Amino acid sequence: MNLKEMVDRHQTAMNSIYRRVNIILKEKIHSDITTDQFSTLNYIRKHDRCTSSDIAHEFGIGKSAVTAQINRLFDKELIERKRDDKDRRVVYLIVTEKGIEFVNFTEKALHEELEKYLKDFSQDEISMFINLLERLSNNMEDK
Amino acid sequence: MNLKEMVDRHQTAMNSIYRRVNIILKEKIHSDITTDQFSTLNYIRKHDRCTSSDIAHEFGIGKSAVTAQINRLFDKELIERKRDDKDRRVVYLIVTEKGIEFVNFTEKALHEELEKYLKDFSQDEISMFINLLERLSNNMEDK
DNA sequence: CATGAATAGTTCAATAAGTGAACTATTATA
DNA sequence: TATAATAGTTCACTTATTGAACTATTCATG
Repeated sequence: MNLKEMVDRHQTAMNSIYRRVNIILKEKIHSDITTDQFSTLNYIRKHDRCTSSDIAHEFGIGKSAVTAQINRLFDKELIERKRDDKDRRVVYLIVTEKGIEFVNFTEKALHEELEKYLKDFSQDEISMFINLLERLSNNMEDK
Repeated sequence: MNLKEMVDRHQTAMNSIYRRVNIILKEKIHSDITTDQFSTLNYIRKHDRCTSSDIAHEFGIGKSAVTAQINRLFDKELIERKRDDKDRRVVYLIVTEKGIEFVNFTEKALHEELEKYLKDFSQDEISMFINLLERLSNNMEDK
């Protein structure tokens, strides 16, 4: 198996899995929130008091795109904005109570769904798989 | 490592890799085409004379979304439409000469780019990785 | 074999997500 | 203190998607 073929198969499988997870979130967990919004919300929960710029950098998108997303999450009352008292330019993002409940519920539902597809993998295979995924992810990280 | 954590780490790494490939396609290979359009074009090349419905099913999106994509690829002269002579409802999609050249160029550039990130993986690890990816992808396939 | 159902694809209006340039407000620097 | 840089927003535009309504064609059965 040459590299060309490997990259190709990698891309096909990757795309397929990515799309399928989106579909699960949409259809199985009809959650009034998009996958992108969920990713952003989840990131904020894990990095409480982060800023728009952090998100823009993490996701490799422009700050104006983040503003739009933040607005959508704000309108749904899932996050709050809080200006820094010292540096008044900075706006910290904080997940609300409602937001935390929402993430927990959605994550649980997603786990239960994905669990099904992992049934025939051994513990070792899963560990290996995640290890490889994370190594690739780190290699691709922005410097 | 429990399942919750594994799924979580899997999702984070997966999202990150997916976004990073998009960025590579956009920045390194400034290719006048989006990642989505490239995926569709590539699918048509691999399944010559496929239909809009095939694509809609493969990518899990509605037919009207496919029409819009097909129009964009058509406007760029990368594909052609050909009605079936027997069943006049069906429209076959065919990649043009220009489209084939375009895919070959872009794929080569993408391979060269991704190759960098795979340097420290052994042949065995890559095989294992792709194998696991494809198994997961198959498990998630629509029945 | 005629008509009603199914199928393939398109159009349309709406929403989400992104870009990049221009802007506001604030802080850092020299 | 004037000028740079930084953080975030707004705006106009493009892409991708949805779902309903539509056209055209083929299938199916009564």
